[in-house]
Amino acid sequence: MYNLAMLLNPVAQRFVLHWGEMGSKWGVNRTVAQIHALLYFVGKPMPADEITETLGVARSNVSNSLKELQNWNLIQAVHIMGDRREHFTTSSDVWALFKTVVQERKEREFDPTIGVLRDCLASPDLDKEDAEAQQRIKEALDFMEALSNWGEQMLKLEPSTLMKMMKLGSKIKELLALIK
Amino acid sequence: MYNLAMLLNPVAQRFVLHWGEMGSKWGVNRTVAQIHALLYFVGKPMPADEITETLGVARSNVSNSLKELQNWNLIQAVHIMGDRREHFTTSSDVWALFKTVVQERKEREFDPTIGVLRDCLASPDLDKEDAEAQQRIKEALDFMEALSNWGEQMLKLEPSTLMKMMKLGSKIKELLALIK
DNA sequence: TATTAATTTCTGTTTTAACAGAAACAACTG
DNA sequence: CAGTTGTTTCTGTTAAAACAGAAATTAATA
Repeated sequence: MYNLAMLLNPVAQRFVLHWGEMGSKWGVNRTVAQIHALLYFVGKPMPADEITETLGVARSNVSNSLKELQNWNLIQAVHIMGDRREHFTTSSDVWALFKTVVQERKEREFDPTIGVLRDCLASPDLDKEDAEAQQRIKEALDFMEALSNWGEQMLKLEPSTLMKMMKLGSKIKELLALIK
Repeated sequence: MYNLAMLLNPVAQRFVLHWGEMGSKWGVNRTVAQIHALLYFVGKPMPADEITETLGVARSNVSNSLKELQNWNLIQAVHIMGDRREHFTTSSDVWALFKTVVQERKEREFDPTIGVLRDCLASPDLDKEDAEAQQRIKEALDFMEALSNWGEQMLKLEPSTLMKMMKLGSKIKELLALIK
Protein backbone atom coordinates (compact mmCIF):
# COMPACT_ATOMS: atom_id res chain seq x y z
CA MET A 1 0.00 0.00 0.00
CA TYR A 2 1.10 3.54 0.56
CA ASN A 3 3.83 4.48 2.91
CA LEU A 4 5.66 7.44 4.25
CA ALA A 5 8.24 7.42 1.48
CA MET A 6 5.63 7.96 -1.20
CA LEU A 7 3.37 10.38 0.57
CA LEU A 8 5.75 12.76 2.27
CA ASN A 9 8.62 14.70 0.83
CA PRO A 10 12.10 13.88 2.15
CA VAL A 11 12.10 16.76 4.62
CA ALA A 12 8.86 15.69 6.21
CA GLN A 13 10.12 12.12 6.33
CA ARG A 14 13.28 13.15 8.10
CA PHE A 15 11.36 15.28 10.55
CA VAL A 16 8.82 12.59 11.39
CA LEU A 17 11.36 9.79 11.64
CA HIS A 18 13.73 11.78 13.80
CA TRP A 19 10.95 12.81 16.10
CA GLY A 20 10.07 9.16 16.48
CA GLU A 21 13.65 8.39 17.51
CA MET A 22 13.65 11.27 19.95
CA GLY A 23 10.46 9.97 21.49
CA SER A 24 12.01 6.55 22.08
CA LYS A 25 14.90 8.07 23.96
CA TRP A 26 12.53 9.90 26.26
CA GLY A 27 10.20 7.02 26.96
CA VAL A 28 7.58 7.87 24.37
CA ASN A 29 6.36 5.18 21.98
CA ARG A 30 7.85 5.70 18.54
CA THR A 31 4.58 5.56 16.62
CA VAL A 32 3.01 7.97 19.08
CA ALA A 33 5.82 10.43 18.55
CA GLN A 34 5.73 9.98 14.78
CA ILE A 35 2.02 10.66 14.59
CA HIS A 36 2.40 13.79 16.61
CA ALA A 37 5.26 14.99 14.43
CA LEU A 38 3.20 14.27 11.33
CA LEU A 39 0.21 16.21 12.59
CA TYR A 40 2.46 19.10 13.54
CA PHE A 41 4.07 19.10 10.13
CA VAL A 42 0.92 18.92 8.02
CA GLY A 43 -0.74 21.52 10.21
CA LYS A 44 -4.26 20.46 9.42
CA PRO A 45 -6.61 17.76 10.69
CA MET A 46 -6.01 14.25 9.39
CA PRO A 47 -8.23 11.17 9.61
CA ALA A 48 -6.77 8.00 11.11
CA ASP A 49 -6.78 6.20 7.77
CA GLU A 50 -4.61 8.78 6.17
CA ILE A 51 -2.15 8.65 9.05
CA THR A 52 -2.08 4.88 8.69
CA GLU A 53 -1.26 5.08 5.00
CA THR A 54 1.28 7.84 5.44
CA LEU A 55 3.25 6.14 8.19
CA GLY A 56 2.75 2.64 6.85
CA VAL A 57 1.71 1.15 10.19
CA ALA A 58 -1.32 -0.87 11.24
CA ARG A 59 -4.63 0.83 11.67
CA SER A 60 -4.93 -0.51 15.20
CA ASN A 61 -1.56 0.90 16.07
CA VAL A 62 -2.71 4.31 14.92
CA SER A 63 -5.93 4.00 16.86
CA ASN A 64 -4.14 3.24 20.11
CA SER A 65 -1.52 5.89 19.53
CA LEU A 66 -4.17 8.51 18.85
CA LYS A 67 -5.89 7.62 22.08
CA GLU A 68 -2.58 7.94 23.89
CA LEU A 69 -1.99 11.37 22.38
CA GLN A 70 -5.46 12.43 23.42
CA ASN A 71 -4.76 11.26 26.97
CA TRP A 72 -1.69 13.47 26.90
CA ASN A 73 -3.80 16.39 25.68
CA LEU A 74 -1.51 16.76 22.71
CA ILE A 75 -4.07 16.24 19.95
CA GLN A 76 -7.74 16.96 19.54
CA ALA A 77 -10.42 15.22 17.53
CA VAL A 78 -12.26 17.54 15.16
CA HIS A 79 -14.95 17.06 12.55
CA ILE A 80 -15.01 18.11 8.95
CA MET A 81 -18.26 18.94 7.20
CA GLY A 82 -19.47 16.10 5.05
CA ASP A 83 -17.03 13.60 6.49
CA ARG A 84 -18.05 10.96 8.98
CA ARG A 85 -14.53 10.26 10.05
CA GLU A 86 -12.84 11.85 13.02
CA HIS A 87 -9.93 14.06 12.12
CA PHE A 88 -7.06 14.73 14.44
CA THR A 89 -5.07 17.87 14.88
CA THR A 90 -2.40 19.29 17.13
CA SER A 91 -1.54 22.80 18.15
CA SER A 92 0.93 24.64 15.95
CA ASP A 93 2.05 26.60 19.00
CA VAL A 94 5.31 25.00 20.10
CA TRP A 95 5.15 26.69 23.47
CA ALA A 96 1.71 25.35 24.15
CA LEU A 97 2.81 21.86 23.21
CA PHE A 98 5.87 22.08 25.41
CA LYS A 99 3.84 23.29 28.34
CA THR A 100 1.38 20.45 27.90
CA VAL A 101 4.13 17.85 27.93
CA VAL A 102 5.79 19.38 30.98
CA GLN A 103 2.47 19.57 32.79
CA GLU A 104 1.55 15.97 32.05
CA ARG A 105 4.92 14.50 32.88
CA LYS A 106 5.03 16.48 36.08
CA GLU A 107 1.69 15.10 37.17
CA ARG A 108 2.37 11.53 36.11
CA GLU A 109 5.96 11.06 37.12
CA PHE A 110 7.37 13.94 39.07
CA ASP A 111 4.69 14.49 41.68
CA PRO A 112 4.32 10.79 42.55
CA THR A 113 8.05 10.65 43.14
CA ILE A 114 7.79 13.56 45.53
CA GLY A 115 5.12 11.55 47.33
CA VAL A 116 7.42 8.56 47.64
CA LEU A 117 10.24 10.69 49.02
CA ARG A 118 7.88 12.18 51.59
CA ASP A 119 6.82 8.70 52.61
CA CYS A 120 10.43 7.67 52.92
CA LEU A 121 11.18 10.54 55.26
CA ALA A 122 8.06 9.93 57.29
CA SER A 123 8.86 6.26 57.76
CA PRO A 124 10.15 5.21 61.21
CA ASP A 125 12.57 2.81 59.50
CA LEU A 126 14.75 5.66 58.34
CA ASP A 127 15.60 6.81 61.84
CA LYS A 128 17.43 3.59 62.47
CA GLU A 129 19.52 4.29 59.42
CA ASP A 130 22.35 6.76 59.75
CA ALA A 131 21.35 10.38 59.79
CA GLU A 132 23.26 11.15 56.63
CA ALA A 133 21.13 8.96 54.42
CA GLN A 134 18.09 10.70 55.86
CA GLN A 135 19.68 14.02 55.03
CA ARG A 136 20.31 12.98 51.44
CA ILE A 137 16.73 11.90 50.94
CA LYS A 138 15.63 15.20 52.41
CA GLU A 139 17.85 17.11 50.01
CA ALA A 140 16.47 15.17 47.08
CA LEU A 141 12.96 15.96 48.25
CA ASP A 142 13.71 19.64 48.79
CA PHE A 143 15.18 19.87 45.35
CA MET A 144 12.27 18.17 43.65
CA GLU A 145 9.77 20.27 45.53
CA ALA A 146 11.56 23.46 44.58
CA LEU A 147 11.68 22.37 40.95
CA SER A 148 8.04 21.40 41.05
CA ASN A 149 6.90 24.69 42.51
CA TRP A 150 9.00 26.65 40.10
CA GLY A 151 7.63 24.62 37.20
CA GLU A 152 4.09 25.40 38.25
CA GLN A 153 4.86 29.10 38.37
CA MET A 154 6.50 29.02 34.98
CA LEU A 155 3.57 27.19 33.43
CA LYS A 156 1.31 30.03 34.53
CA LEU A 157 3.27 32.67 32.64
CA GLU A 158 2.46 33.61 29.09
CA PRO A 159 4.87 32.40 26.45
CA SER A 160 6.08 35.93 25.78
CA THR A 161 7.09 36.43 29.39
CA LEU A 162 8.82 33.10 29.47
CA MET A 163 10.62 33.93 26.28
CA LYS A 164 11.86 37.17 27.80
CA MET A 165 13.11 35.36 30.83
CA MET A 166 14.95 32.88 28.68
CA LYS A 167 16.51 35.61 26.59
CA LEU A 168 17.75 37.13 29.83
CA GLY A 169 19.94 34.10 30.26
CA SER A 170 22.70 34.40 32.83
CA LYS A 171 22.01 38.13 33.20
CA ILE A 172 19.51 36.88 35.71
CA LYS A 173 22.46 36.77 38.07
CA GLU A 174 22.93 40.54 38.14
CA LEU A 175 19.20 41.03 38.33
CA LEU A 176 18.97 38.82 41.37
CA ALA A 177 21.86 40.65 43.00
CA LEU A 178 19.95 43.91 42.59
CA ILE A 179 16.88 42.87 44.48
CA LYS A 180 18.61 40.99 47.23
CA MET B 1 22.31 -15.47 47.69
CA TYR B 2 21.76 -12.07 49.12
CA ASN B 3 19.27 -9.67 47.73
CA LEU B 4 17.93 -6.21 48.21
CA ALA B 5 15.30 -7.34 50.68
CA MET B 6 17.88 -8.63 53.15
CA LEU B 7 20.53 -5.99 52.80
CA LEU B 8 18.56 -2.77 52.68
CA ASN B 9 15.97 -1.49 55.05
CA PRO B 10 12.44 -0.98 53.67
CA VAL B 11 12.96 2.73 53.08
CA ALA B 12 16.07 2.22 51.02
CA GLN B 13 14.31 -0.51 49.10
CA ARG B 14 11.41 1.73 48.28
CA PHE B 15 13.72 4.53 47.24
CA VAL B 16 15.86 2.35 45.00
CA LEU B 17 12.96 0.50 43.41
CA HIS B 18 10.99 3.66 42.73
CA TRP B 19 13.98 5.32 41.21
CA GLY B 20 14.32 2.36 38.90
CA GLU B 21 10.71 2.78 37.80
CA MET B 22 11.25 6.47 37.24
CA GLY B 23 14.24 5.74 35.09
CA SER B 24 12.23 3.41 32.87
CA LYS B 25 9.66 6.11 32.20
CA TRP B 26 12.39 8.50 31.12
CA GLY B 27 14.28 6.12 28.90
CA VAL B 28 16.90 5.06 31.42
CA ASN B 29 17.63 1.39 31.99
CA ARG B 30 16.09 0.22 35.23
CA THR B 31 19.21 -1.39 36.64
CA VAL B 32 21.24 1.69 35.77
CA ALA B 33 18.81 3.89 37.65
CA GLN B 34 18.67 1.51 40.60
CA ILE B 35 22.42 1.42 40.96
CA HIS B 36 22.60 5.16 40.93
CA ALA B 37 19.86 5.44 43.53
CA LEU B 38 21.65 2.89 45.68
CA LEU B 39 24.97 4.73 45.52
CA TYR B 40 23.21 7.98 46.34
CA PHE B 41 21.48 6.42 49.29
CA VAL B 42 24.46 4.69 50.85
CA GLY B 43 26.57 7.78 50.30
CA LYS B 44 29.88 5.96 50.24
CA PRO B 45 31.85 4.02 47.62
CA MET B 46 30.67 0.48 46.90
CA PRO B 47 32.41 -2.30 44.98
CA ALA B 48 30.56 -3.95 42.11
CA ASP B 49 30.18 -7.22 43.97
CA GLU B 50 28.36 -5.60 46.80
CA ILE B 51 26.03 -3.80 44.40
CA THR B 52 25.38 -7.14 42.71
CA GLU B 53 24.44 -8.79 45.99
CA THR B 54 22.38 -5.90 47.21
CA LEU B 55 20.29 -5.56 44.07
CA GLY B 56 20.17 -9.26 43.30
CA VAL B 57 21.10 -8.91 39.64
CA ALA B 58 23.85 -10.49 37.56
CA ARG B 59 27.40 -9.33 37.95
CA SER B 60 27.63 -8.64 34.22
CA ASN B 61 24.56 -6.51 34.38
CA VAL B 62 26.17 -4.42 37.11
CA SER B 63 29.39 -4.14 35.15
CA ASN B 64 27.64 -2.79 32.07
CA SER B 65 25.42 -0.49 34.08
CA LEU B 66 28.41 0.96 35.94
CA LYS B 67 30.11 1.67 32.65
CA GLU B 68 26.96 3.39 31.42
CA LEU B 69 26.80 5.53 34.55
CA GLN B 70 30.43 6.47 34.08
CA ASN B 71 29.72 7.47 30.49
CA TRP B 72 27.03 9.73 31.85
CA ASN B 73 29.49 11.22 34.35
CA LEU B 74 27.16 10.29 37.15
CA ILE B 75 29.48 8.02 39.10
CA GLN B 76 33.23 7.85 39.67
CA ALA B 77 35.52 4.96 40.34
CA VAL B 78 37.58 5.35 43.49
CA HIS B 79 40.06 3.16 45.31
CA ILE B 80 40.14 2.13 48.92
CA MET B 81 43.42 1.40 50.66
CA GLY B 82 44.13 -2.28 50.94
CA ASP B 83 41.37 -3.24 48.51
CA ARG B 84 42.06 -4.27 44.96
CA ARG B 85 38.54 -3.75 43.83
CA GLU B 86 37.21 -0.60 42.24
CA HIS B 87 34.64 1.19 44.33
CA PHE B 88 32.00 3.41 42.84
CA THR B 89 30.52 6.55 44.22
CA THR B 90 28.18 9.32 43.18
CA SER B 91 27.89 12.92 44.21
CA SER B 92 25.64 13.67 47.15
CA ASP B 93 24.93 17.08 45.66
CA VAL B 94 21.52 16.81 44.01
CA TRP B 95 22.06 19.98 42.04
CA ALA B 96 25.30 18.73 40.62
CA LEU B 97 23.65 15.46 39.60
CA PHE B 98 20.76 17.27 38.00
CA LYS B 99 23.07 19.53 36.06
CA THR B 100 25.05 16.56 34.82
CA VAL B 101 21.95 14.82 33.55
CA VAL B 102 20.68 17.96 31.84
CA GLN B 103 24.06 18.57 30.27
CA GLU B 104 24.39 15.03 28.95
CA ARG B 105 20.87 14.75 27.60
CA LYS B 106 21.21 18.11 25.96
CA GLU B 107 24.36 17.04 24.16
CA ARG B 108 23.12 13.60 23.20
CA GLU B 109 19.55 14.27 22.25
CA PHE B 110 18.65 17.92 22.18
CA ASP B 111 21.51 19.35 20.15
CA PRO B 112 21.36 16.67 17.44
CA THR B 113 17.67 17.41 17.02
CA ILE B 114 18.46 21.07 16.52
CA GLY B 115 20.87 19.95 13.83
CA VAL B 116 18.18 17.95 12.08
CA LEU B 117 15.78 20.86 12.15
CA ARG B 118 18.43 23.12 10.66
CA ASP B 119 19.01 20.59 7.91
CA CYS B 120 15.29 20.42 7.26
CA LEU B 121 15.09 24.18 6.83
CA ALA B 122 18.16 24.27 4.64
CA SER B 123 16.87 21.57 2.34
CA PRO B 124 15.58 22.69 -1.08
CA ASP B 125 12.77 20.14 -0.81
CA LEU B 126 11.00 22.22 1.77
CA ASP B 127 10.47 25.17 -0.54
CA LYS B 128 8.24 23.10 -2.72
CA GLU B 129 6.15 22.38 0.31
CA ASP B 130 3.72 25.03 1.49
CA ALA B 131 5.26 27.92 3.32
CA GLU B 132 3.30 27.19 6.48
CA ALA B 133 5.00 23.88 7.11
CA GLN B 134 8.31 25.64 6.70
CA GLN B 135 7.21 28.22 9.23
CA ARG B 136 6.28 25.54 11.73
CA ILE B 137 9.64 23.84 11.43
CA LYS B 138 11.27 27.20 11.90
CA GLU B 139 9.24 27.87 15.02
CA ALA B 140 10.19 24.50 16.42
CA LEU B 141 13.83 25.26 15.71
CA ASP B 142 13.65 28.74 17.22
CA PHE B 143 12.07 27.32 20.32
CA MET B 144 14.62 24.58 20.74
CA GLU B 145 17.51 26.96 20.15
CA ALA B 146 16.16 29.38 22.72
CA LEU B 147 15.72 26.58 25.23
CA SER B 148 19.18 25.28 24.46
CA ASN B 149 20.86 28.65 24.93
CA TRP B 150 18.97 29.30 28.09
CA GLY B 151 19.89 25.88 29.42
CA GLU B 152 23.56 26.57 28.79
CA GLN B 153 23.35 29.84 30.67
CA MET B 154 21.58 28.22 33.58
CA LEU B 155 24.15 25.44 33.80
CA LYS B 156 26.84 28.05 34.28
CA LEU B 157 25.22 29.54 37.37
CA GLU B 158 26.02 28.31 40.85
CA PRO B 159 23.34 26.25 42.52
CA SER B 160 22.64 29.00 45.04
CA THR B 161 21.87 31.51 42.28
CA LEU B 162 19.65 29.02 40.52
CA MET B 163 17.86 28.28 43.73
CA LYS B 164 17.20 31.97 44.23
CA MET B 165 15.80 32.26 40.75
CA MET B 166 13.54 29.31 41.34
CA LYS B 167 12.32 30.71 44.63
CA LEU B 168 11.48 33.88 42.76
CA GLY B 169 8.87 31.93 40.85
CA SER B 170 6.34 33.94 38.95
CA LYS B 171 7.56 37.13 40.59
CA ILE B 172 9.97 37.06 37.70
CA LYS B 173 7.15 38.66 35.78
CA GLU B 174 7.26 41.91 37.74
CA LEU B 175 11.00 41.87 37.70
CA LEU B 176 11.02 41.61 33.94
CA ALA B 177 8.52 44.44 33.68
CA LEU B 178 10.87 46.65 35.69
CA ILE B 179 13.84 46.31 33.44
CA LYS B 180 11.98 46.52 30.18
C1' DT C 1 55.61 -17.03 36.60
C1' DA C 2 51.77 -19.61 38.59
C1' DT C 3 47.76 -18.47 41.14
C1' DT C 4 44.14 -15.86 42.63
C1' DA C 5 41.11 -11.95 42.25
C1' DA C 6 38.51 -8.73 39.64
C1' DT C 7 36.37 -7.22 35.64
C1' DT C 8 34.66 -7.38 31.02
C1' DT C 9 32.93 -9.53 26.91
C1' DC C 10 30.26 -12.84 24.72
C1' DT C 11 26.26 -15.83 23.87
C1' DG C 12 21.96 -17.30 24.64
C1' DT C 13 17.53 -16.66 27.24
C1' DT C 14 13.84 -14.11 29.10
C1' DT C 15 10.95 -10.33 29.43
C1' DT C 16 8.61 -6.57 27.80
C1' DA C 17 6.80 -3.49 24.65
C1' DA C 18 5.42 -2.68 20.01
C1' DC C 19 2.88 -4.00 16.46
C1' DA C 20 -0.20 -6.43 12.83
C1' DG C 21 -4.32 -8.48 11.51
C1' DA C 22 -8.73 -10.19 12.53
C1' DA C 23 -12.84 -9.84 14.85
C1' DA C 24 -16.10 -7.23 17.28
C1' DC C 25 -18.42 -3.20 17.94
C1' DA C 26 -20.56 1.26 17.00
C1' DA C 27 -22.28 4.79 14.18
C1' DC C 28 -24.19 6.37 10.35
C1' DT C 29 -26.82 6.11 5.72
C1' DG C 30 -30.04 5.01 2.23
C1' DC D 1 -33.24 -2.23 9.27
C1' DA D 2 -29.84 -4.02 6.01
C1' DG D 3 -25.68 -2.43 4.46
C1' DT D 4 -21.74 0.38 4.74
C1' DT D 5 -18.17 2.95 6.96
C1' DG D 6 -15.38 3.89 10.71
C1' DT D 7 -13.30 2.71 15.16
C1' DT D 8 -11.85 -0.08 18.93
C1' DT D 9 -10.67 -4.31 21.21
C1' DC D 10 -8.63 -8.64 21.24
C1' DT D 11 -5.15 -12.19 20.20
C1' DG D 12 -1.06 -13.69 18.59
C1' DT D 13 3.50 -12.42 16.57
C1' DT D 14 7.64 -9.89 16.15
C1' DA D 15 11.27 -7.10 17.54
C1' DA D 16 13.99 -4.94 20.92
C1' DA D 17 15.84 -4.47 25.23
C1' DA D 18 17.23 -6.38 29.50
C1' DC D 19 19.40 -9.72 31.68
C1' DA D 20 21.94 -14.10 33.39
C1' DG D 21 25.71 -17.15 33.32
C1' DA D 22 29.84 -18.72 31.31
C1' DA D 23 34.03 -17.80 29.20
C1' DA D 24 37.70 -14.82 28.39
C1' DT D 25 40.55 -11.26 29.70
C1' DT D 26 43.13 -8.30 32.60
C1' DA D 27 45.42 -7.08 36.74
C1' DA D 28 47.48 -8.03 40.98
C1' DT D 29 49.88 -10.91 44.31
C1' DA D 30 52.95 -14.25 46.28
